Amino acid sequence: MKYSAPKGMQDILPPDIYLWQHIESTARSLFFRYGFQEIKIPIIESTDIFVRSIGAATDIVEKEMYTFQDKAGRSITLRPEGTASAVRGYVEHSLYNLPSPQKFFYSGPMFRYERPQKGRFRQFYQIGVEAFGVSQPSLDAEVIVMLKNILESIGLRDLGFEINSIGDEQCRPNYKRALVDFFGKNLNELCPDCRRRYATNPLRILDCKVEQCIGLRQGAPAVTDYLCGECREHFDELLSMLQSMNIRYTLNPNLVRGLDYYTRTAFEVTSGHLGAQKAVAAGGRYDKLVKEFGGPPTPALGFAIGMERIAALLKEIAPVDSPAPRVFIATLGKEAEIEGFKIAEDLRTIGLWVEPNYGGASLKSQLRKADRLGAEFAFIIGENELKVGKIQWKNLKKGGQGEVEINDLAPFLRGV
RNA sequence: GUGGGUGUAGCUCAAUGGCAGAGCACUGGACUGUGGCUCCAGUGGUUGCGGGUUCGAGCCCCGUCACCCACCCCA
Repeated sequence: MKYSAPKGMQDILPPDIYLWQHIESTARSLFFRYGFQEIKIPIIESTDIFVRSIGAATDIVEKEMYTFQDKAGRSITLRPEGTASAVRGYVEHSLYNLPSPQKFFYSGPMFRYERPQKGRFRQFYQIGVEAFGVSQPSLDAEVIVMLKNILESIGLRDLGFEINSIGDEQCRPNYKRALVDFFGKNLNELCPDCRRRYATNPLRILDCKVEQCIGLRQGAPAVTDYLCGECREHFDELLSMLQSMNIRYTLNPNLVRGLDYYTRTAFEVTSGHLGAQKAVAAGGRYDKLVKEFGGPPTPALGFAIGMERIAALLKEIAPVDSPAPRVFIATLGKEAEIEGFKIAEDLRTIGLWVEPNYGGASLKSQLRKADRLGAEFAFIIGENELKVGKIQWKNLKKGGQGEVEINDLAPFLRGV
């Protein structure tokens, strides 16, 4: 094989593409009801956009970005996520002058230079939402409920909703300090990765998978015990709203976010039916980011859904039907083929998928093809039919055959 | 970036170091202009690539590439 798609990138072909369309159209229909409007954002941005928002010390920025120079020497990066662009656009177009909240969604590919594995790709697709301008927990609750409804409408079940609050710039430093104090006592017993995390991002020690580290974090301080008054209140209100709406969730004090811009609410939806990459959607608040981009202080939050992972789950549980032609027109001879094309055009004007015969094949093989395509009807046109101005119809799904005037095909199809 | 696994027909997979095969799929026929079921036939391969060992390599060795899984990180 001479050519293949770049490492970690894949073609999405029929029939899988219908899973994707089902996911996206379901999400769109729910976005509409919740007032989330679509935006299109660039697939590349100035590298600085991502460094500033995601954080210079994160793995994404340090090791995983597709960064290059354009012809004018500017440093450009293929977006590794969507929030930075959305915030940049929000500020660039002064959308904070519009009534709050402003609620948006976008859909498209993201790029990270990682080693591929199950559920992880270098080009991966997300549907993301961002909501700006409301700090009240009711917005958090609405977004989380919408996410739940989207996933359930898509047809997914058995998902775990995990939620946490990671505080803000007031309280998180205190918590970090407490964590450093705690793990500092047993620093030598932590795994090498965690000793590194101890220095770079101590919160990450909390979701280490090494047995030894899991043991060592027994009794570690919980972030929720260190929340300042405002963060505490925000979190409590959110939880009680979720409870009153009967949303089942799990408090996970070890749920931390990798990106620097997150504040307060962090949430994640996971599935036990995927591999190690089990998060199907994740999000949280980022109340400081708009200001960071030069806008007025504007609270915001969002989430992103991982398309490949959702599609993988959906494929297991509920295969999505591929569309099939309503009619296959089998023809015998040149004259009939031309008549077949004319009939196909007529029926297409009333919105039907009609497949013609492209010449040559025996009737038998044409009917076999019609069957394989999943066509509901086969129309047969040969010399006899041309003579009398009728076609033979054959119902490939239910059986049965008959003839009908060529001029009456549209009413015929409407009647069955 | 680290570790492990796997590379043979479009797909799923066989083949003790000794003639590269099966099932499915595809095309055609049995059935002159009637799908599915059955039967028959046919198309399809530099065994990922490059070296080496050997009388002889799909198989053993070295290298390389790709894919898969996990770590890391993350949707």
